[in-house]
Amino acid sequence: MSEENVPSKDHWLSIGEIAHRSGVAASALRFYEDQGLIRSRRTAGNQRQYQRSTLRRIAFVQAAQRVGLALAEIKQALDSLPDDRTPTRADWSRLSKTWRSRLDERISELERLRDDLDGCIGCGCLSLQRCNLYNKADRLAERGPGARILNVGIPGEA
Amino acid sequence: MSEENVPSKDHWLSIGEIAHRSGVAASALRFYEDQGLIRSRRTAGNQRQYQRSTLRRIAFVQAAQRVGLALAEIKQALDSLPDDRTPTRADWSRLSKTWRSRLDERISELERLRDDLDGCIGCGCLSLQRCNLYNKADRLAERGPGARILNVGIPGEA
DNA sequence: GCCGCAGTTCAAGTGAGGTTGAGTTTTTGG
DNA sequence: CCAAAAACTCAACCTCACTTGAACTGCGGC
Repeated sequence: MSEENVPSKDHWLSIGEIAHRSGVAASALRFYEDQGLIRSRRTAGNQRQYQRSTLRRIAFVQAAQRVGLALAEIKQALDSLPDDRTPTRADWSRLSKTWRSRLDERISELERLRDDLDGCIGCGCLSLQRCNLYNKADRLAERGPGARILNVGIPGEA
Repeated sequence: MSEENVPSKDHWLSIGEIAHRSGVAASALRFYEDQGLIRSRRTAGNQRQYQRSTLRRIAFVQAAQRVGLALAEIKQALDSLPDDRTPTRADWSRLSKTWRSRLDERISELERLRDDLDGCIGCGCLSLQRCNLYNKADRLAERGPGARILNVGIPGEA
């Protein structure tokens, strides 16, 4: 398959190919480029061409989204990584530690909530005075304007 | 404080009082009413008046949001509860079981992710071929139109 | 009797993370 | 060589959970 001696570095991928292989819609890829998450070069006819490594970048974005990072944060992380080669172990270690603590935080928050819920199943109270579930909701007020992005999972359905 | 023999059932609260006590902005309370999550009666001069139990309802909404339910789902849950009295133990048991499994689902998803991440910290690979983190992201594609609400937690900052 | 804050409605804006559609151009396969 | 498929741009739209602003009205106090 390789006529030339250049291994496969000069093999650029179209947006359709990237979309297909990554499972991310072409519109989303353009959006990501807009947001500075990925890059492309253009053909003479203005069509996007991606390096293979872009697939890795996109996978990275998806993984980070699952961890709970916003695109802006993901961009920051990506900006600190080289885009032409595999990140160093140090890069990765730094990032994964941040992710790890994020996950830990979120997990333990949900576990606390679950335990409170279990307590409530027992008592069946729904009492404002006694119920942990209710009282824990206190510190949720006071945030700035704009949308609150919240922890609605992406389980099976819309 | 009770001149009459009716205990305190006829003590209605203004939107300001409810806002202050629940920590939910008045605008949000109107929004919730619009969405059918809470109810109010009006004074002769068209001002909202809330029953005490509305505080309980609002706390319920907040707890449900923490579990990860959308307002529409919370409305459904509330619609299945009596609004004038404390819910029965059976009501509560039913709801809390749904919540519980939601939480369990989400928690185990995050735990899986964390474990994959741990594996990756060890290997430092970021390789598309071998990395679980990446490969697990596969089935995230294919959803309908509209916004994907995602699992960005509400930690310390916006 | 009037000041002023708290309340009212309704429309529009916000922000994240995209999708959809119209109209045009480029690339590809027969 | 030409039609069809795929890409392009740009603006508009979508959801969710609210907030903000404009333009009024209600209610308690002095």
